[in-house]
Amino acid sequence: MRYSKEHKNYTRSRIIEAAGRTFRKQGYIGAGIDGIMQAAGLSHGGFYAHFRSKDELLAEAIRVSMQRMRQHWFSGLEKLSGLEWLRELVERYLSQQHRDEPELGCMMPPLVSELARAAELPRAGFEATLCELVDQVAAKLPDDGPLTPRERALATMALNVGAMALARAVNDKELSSEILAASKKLALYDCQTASTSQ
Amino acid sequence: MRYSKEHKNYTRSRIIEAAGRTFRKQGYIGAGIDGIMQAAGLSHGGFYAHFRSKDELLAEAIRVSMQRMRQHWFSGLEKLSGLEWLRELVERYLSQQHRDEPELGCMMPPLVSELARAAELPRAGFEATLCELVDQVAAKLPDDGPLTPRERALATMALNVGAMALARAVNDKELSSEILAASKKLALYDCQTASTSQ
DNA sequence: GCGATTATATGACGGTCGTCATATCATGTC
DNA sequence: GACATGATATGACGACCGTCATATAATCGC
Repeated sequence: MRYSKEHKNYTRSRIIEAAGRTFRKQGYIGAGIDGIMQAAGLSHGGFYAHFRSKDELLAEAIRVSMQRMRQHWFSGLEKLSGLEWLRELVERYLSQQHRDEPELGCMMPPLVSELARAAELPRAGFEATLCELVDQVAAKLPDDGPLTPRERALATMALNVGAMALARAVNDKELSSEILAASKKLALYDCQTASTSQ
Repeated sequence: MRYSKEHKNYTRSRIIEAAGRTFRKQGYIGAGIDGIMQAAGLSHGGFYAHFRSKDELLAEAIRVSMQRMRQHWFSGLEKLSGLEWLRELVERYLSQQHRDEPELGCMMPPLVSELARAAELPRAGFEATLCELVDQVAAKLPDDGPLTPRERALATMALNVGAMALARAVNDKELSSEILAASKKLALYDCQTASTSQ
């Protein structure tokens, strides 16, 4: 090999990262390959040396971004468990900072609507990482409520995604924060200290 | 006037209805004006005799569709109230039929991601109808739980939208139904007969 | 340093988009 | 029944899209 064998992989991961940000900011259809490559500091033509199609890039971007987000959300909470752990997770996810920085946050609220109409490849990739995430959340949850840990993990995920997407869809910041706060309360319906910080 | 004065309004409403279906099926950016006009039995050129822009059409389509959906969901439940009413609403919203017919269902799951990036006009229209919906849901809810009626209305809306969007984004029908069932349970956490029918 | 090879850039293709100017058609009045 | 008028269709514009063929630039072994 003429180039160091890491060179192309590095460029590839830079494209994936730029795609993640651009998809989150502009959506899948709304983001063009030209813009993604420019965000990665490259020109548009070399794209197909790294990916076979835009769909394949979406699948990769979802996989990488979901895994990174998971690490980010779970970090520092290793000592917690049960409802205390859930409370911290929900506080992080439904924070105003997360709402105001879509391109740095979770991929699901900006993309879930389009994902329902996407091709098989990105859908399958999303589903796989979602299952991993659900399993890891469920493993942290208690088994003493009306919902099983897996049920609660799934429902909490749905609530988080829906709340963040709705909070970003409305103009009024007050209503937006109301959505986040109310959803936190529902997610922690059995946790008395539900609405402490914002 | 040479035409009956209802003629153009009728055509306009036909375009709005076709736009509603097409937007729900293909998304806002994914749907073209040509396809919408064809779905309304018209040609693409006459569009700008009815609307100033695609954004204006989106705002109208959201407004009309949200109001129709609200009537559809609330009809037949007038005699119920409190948790019984909520249970019926959630059963309707999170049904597999609703999941499998996006173009006939609620506009929020297919469009909420794009709405967060949309122009001011459609966002404002969406926000207005959403507020009406929240008020009407809250008026039906009891005031004795940890969440106020308004909080529960907002959180239930977020949960419903997120659950339906996620349920449509995954390929596996079993996982999809799991998401719906678990979200029903969380929405009705204080209702012992939560998971009766599918 | 030279040549081979690989990564990236340039440029172009067909297709589709939102928008608009213009033409055609249908309708109601006289 | 001819004409005026409003509703819809035809066609075109520039811009952007995903994709790919080709050219250029950068790197490493010798």
